[in-house]
Amino acid sequence: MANDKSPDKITPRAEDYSRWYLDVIRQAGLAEPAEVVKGCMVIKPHGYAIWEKIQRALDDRFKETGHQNAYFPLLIPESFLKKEAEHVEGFSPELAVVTHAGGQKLEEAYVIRPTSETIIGHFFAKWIQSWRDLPLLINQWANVMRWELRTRMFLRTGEFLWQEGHTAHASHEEAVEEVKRMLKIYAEFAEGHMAMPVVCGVKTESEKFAGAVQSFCIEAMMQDNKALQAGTSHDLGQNFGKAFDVKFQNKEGNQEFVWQTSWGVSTRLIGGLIMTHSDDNGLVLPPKLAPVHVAIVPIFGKGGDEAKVREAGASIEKELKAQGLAAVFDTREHKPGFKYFEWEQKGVPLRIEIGPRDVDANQVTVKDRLATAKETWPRAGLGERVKAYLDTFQNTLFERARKRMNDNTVRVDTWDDFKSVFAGENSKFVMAHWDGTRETEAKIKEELKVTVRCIPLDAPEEPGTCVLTGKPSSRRVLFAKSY
RNA sequence: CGGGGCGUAGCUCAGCCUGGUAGAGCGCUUGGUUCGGGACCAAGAGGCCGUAGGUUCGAAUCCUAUCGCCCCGACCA
Repeated sequence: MANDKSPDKITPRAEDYSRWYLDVIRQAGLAEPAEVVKGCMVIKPHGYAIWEKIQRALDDRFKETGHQNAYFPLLIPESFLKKEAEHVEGFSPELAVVTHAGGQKLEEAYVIRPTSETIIGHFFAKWIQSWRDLPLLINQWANVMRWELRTRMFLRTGEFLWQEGHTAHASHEEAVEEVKRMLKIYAEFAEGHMAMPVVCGVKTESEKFAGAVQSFCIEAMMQDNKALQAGTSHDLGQNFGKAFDVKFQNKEGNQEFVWQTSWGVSTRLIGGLIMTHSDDNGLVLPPKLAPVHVAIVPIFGKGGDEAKVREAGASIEKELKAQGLAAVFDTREHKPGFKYFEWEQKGVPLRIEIGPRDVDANQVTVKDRLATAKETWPRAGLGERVKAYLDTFQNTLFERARKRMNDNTVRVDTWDDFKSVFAGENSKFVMAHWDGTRETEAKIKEELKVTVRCIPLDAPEEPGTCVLTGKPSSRRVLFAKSY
């Protein structure tokens, strides 16, 4: 029995948003703190199953667009990081360094990769000689480590899983095209699979990747109206080409540095997924990423009823699986109510109850993860109906999230309005004018903890004046508090 | 790295002030009765009280050191 004191309750969002977030993760069995390893987490089977679905969907898109997977070492010579000035400056505070191995101090320390631009640059230099070797389109699925002072499960942990694409091109135009292509893939994945609407944009100088010429990103709005950077795609220009001497002979016979890109999404996406859809009852998952689509819960009833309920449940499971759906017939020794709570907390999109009364009436009782009331559906044609319903549900989640984002995106023109939107812990997506200087950005960040999340790609030209300084601006940018 | 908090059963915690040899709820095991929104009864298992010293006849409790974790700030996918 669960009373108010038991630790398996989910704190309501309105009461304490970060407690809620952690409670959802715990109750859904997604992950838990690694405890004995600072700032790290254990991704549990249900959480990892979601990651595998994310991997599968993205990997397919990467392959379709001509990329190949490869794997580079976890350990990177310390000197490599130092070859690109901005890169080392950006990453050195969060590096974990291996100084000893085999019982001896190493001649040169290794850093545990925080990202792989440098070591991949080293190998690209060996692999690329001619324009015929380009473009070189590589992706790596890997773990990386960034020693963060303050961690939150999935959103920021010492070690995390991701994919990092690394490509080399013969021209800047071609590289920029790649950067935008991959950003688009991220956006389509976020919206189409995660049902998480995003704003595509360009990072400002101070927010861009250390070592990039320009960083593109997708930004999503969480339920507390804070922004989450959900994916990035970088135009590296020739910065790493020059640092690692990655040259090719062009068609004119001249040596030229390659133009590189890198792009990545991480297990942070799971954090975004949680904070986009979940509610006070636990996780809510879009069908396209749900490891289990349908939980079938039997109600066994009086003695003689059990056999027919078992049979009916098994046949439903079989029919749903024939539709390509992940269905679980939950015959564990628990009360039905217990199972309802559990599957709800795990975010299963649809639940089907089957009891003696349903069997007798040739029907099932159905409840989707967001519904407040149950419905009765005929048993006949159930497989098709469920499959179609899940598509609708996927769409419902997306529309719901998009409405929330739109409703909380506002245009602001005065500094007073700007301050009131961000008063206290409040945030929104604020479209406002900015004079484009690092100083103004820093002042706003200092005063309100608000940053320019990005300059949206679809922001129209619109003359105006900076919300803080009153200096001229040519377009609005996206401001928000962020994770 | 600054400020705060906490280490006692699988989990959440009480006990510590005022030393006397280990507790609760949940969870777990077994048996039975149950099953349309977190079942009930009964019987059990489970802890050298973070670690190392010290004080004492005696330490979860007092002292010292140490390690770890969480929260709040400065940095970040």
